[in-house]
Amino acid sequence: MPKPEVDPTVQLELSVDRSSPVPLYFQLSQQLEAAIEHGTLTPGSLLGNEIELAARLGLSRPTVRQAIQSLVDKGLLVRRRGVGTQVVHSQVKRPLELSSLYDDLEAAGQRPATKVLVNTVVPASAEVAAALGVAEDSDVHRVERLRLAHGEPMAYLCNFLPPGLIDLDTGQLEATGLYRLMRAAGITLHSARQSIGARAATPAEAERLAEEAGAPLLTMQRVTFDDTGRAVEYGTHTYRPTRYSFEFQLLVRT
Amino acid sequence: MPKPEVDPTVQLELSVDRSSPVPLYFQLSQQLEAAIEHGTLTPGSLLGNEIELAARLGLSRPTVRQAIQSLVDKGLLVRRRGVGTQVVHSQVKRPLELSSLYDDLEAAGQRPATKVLVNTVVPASAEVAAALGVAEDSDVHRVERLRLAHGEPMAYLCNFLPPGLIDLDTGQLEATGLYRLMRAAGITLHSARQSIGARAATPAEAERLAEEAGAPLLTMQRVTFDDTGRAVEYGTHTYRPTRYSFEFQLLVRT
DNA sequence: GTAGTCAGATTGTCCGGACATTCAGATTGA
DNA sequence: TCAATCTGAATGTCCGGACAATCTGACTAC
Repeated sequence: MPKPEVDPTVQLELSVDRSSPVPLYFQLSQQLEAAIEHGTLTPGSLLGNEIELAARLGLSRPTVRQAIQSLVDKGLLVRRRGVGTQVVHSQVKRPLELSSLYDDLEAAGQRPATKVLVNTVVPASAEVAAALGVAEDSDVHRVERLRLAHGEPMAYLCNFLPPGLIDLDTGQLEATGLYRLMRAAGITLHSARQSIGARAATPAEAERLAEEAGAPLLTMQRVTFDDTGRAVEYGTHTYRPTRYSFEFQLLVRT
Repeated sequence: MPKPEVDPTVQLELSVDRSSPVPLYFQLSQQLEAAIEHGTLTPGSLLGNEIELAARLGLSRPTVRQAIQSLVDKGLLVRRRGVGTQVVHSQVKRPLELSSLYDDLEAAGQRPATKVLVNTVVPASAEVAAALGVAEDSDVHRVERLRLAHGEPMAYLCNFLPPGLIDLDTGQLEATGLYRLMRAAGITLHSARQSIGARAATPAEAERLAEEAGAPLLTMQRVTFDDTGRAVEYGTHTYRPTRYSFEFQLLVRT
């Protein structure tokens, strides 16, 4: 039987700045998250009860609860009635994000490069129109890109965007990722519907990715929605599985 | 320029039962979710302001806010300061879950079948020990299963579990999924770290899945954690990509 | 010694109110 | 006509309190 792993309550130096425009609960949650990230709050350690914590910080209990709740939602803390709130002891890094291949590669120190193959406006096919929620044959942007790392092709990305949202400059597309451009254009990315599969490379695909025909490819299709629920991007991507795989953290929703 | 899409406020029949042990905010959120699912609340429609809604239901505003917030977290609603709360207009079905292959197949009406190939206890390899956070060479359960749909093999699943958590009955494993067994054993699944990739099938893998050697396979590795952050399962799965792909919904965390 | 019971601690739920912040549209001014 | 300003409406933040539900550990009774 495993030991109950009782850890003493940790005393932290926490403080909030009431003159700051940053919400108090957010200030607190950031400090707590930093303490967890930094290791000051060790996995399994108790956080101390909410009421005492609120009193120590000069905050109300709802405010403290809001801060804690946001970290629970992120999967960093666990609350147990009658027991307390403790830090989860696992290698939870980041809960999960709308991953951007560009950012992923950059974070891995791979110095990604992008080659824009196509950047034009085309009439929407039935598939694209359905994904983006626009009329068939209406104009949409079409962008085809080849993403490279260390000079080697890694992925072939084909994206469609509804018109009027953003002007796609080829130079900017080669310098950064599509998601960054969209965010910079004031589009708030909210959710995405993804499908990940695999198949054998066609001769044309193999040629583009410097693979051989019939080689396994990792495929991903994605429709991205902004905060109003409007589809803002549809993409069909193929990846070289020897160079890239999808890694992410899932949280169970109850 | 797209039309602002003004939709009239929808009047719903909502009610709460104060004698029920179900929390009031949960009753409300369920009714709202049902209305969205059912189409009574159409995408883009406004929900009516929180204060008036609270008054109509005889609830306080924080309670109503808690109900709405839970649906916002699920990605079903969007709040806009100064405007109101509206239903997202997109084909958002399920935010995202810790998908279980068994449940996925059953939901698709595929009548899944499982064949347990191996159900034994083995010493943990370095890889398994690292994933589960146990000592190398310590005992772990090893389960190998073949999952079939319509008599055709779909996936080969190899899982490792730490000892003492659950007793793995081969009959039960063939009748349902591993996750259901774990939940039934009182284990609260909390999060998982996944990696999805692809590769060519080895001759042995091809044989198991009735594919040809060199055929593309979809691979998934997963470590699952319970609500205390302890690893409760590590699995290495291979799927036939012609029969299965991963579909899920991502939410952007801010 | 063992099982059941009880009390304390802690989070869960809910209330009612107050003020700040932001958005959209109407008004006003140049 | 167009831009800047104002106003109303709605959500965002925060407070202080009250009671309920649940878990842990200690106590008690057998």
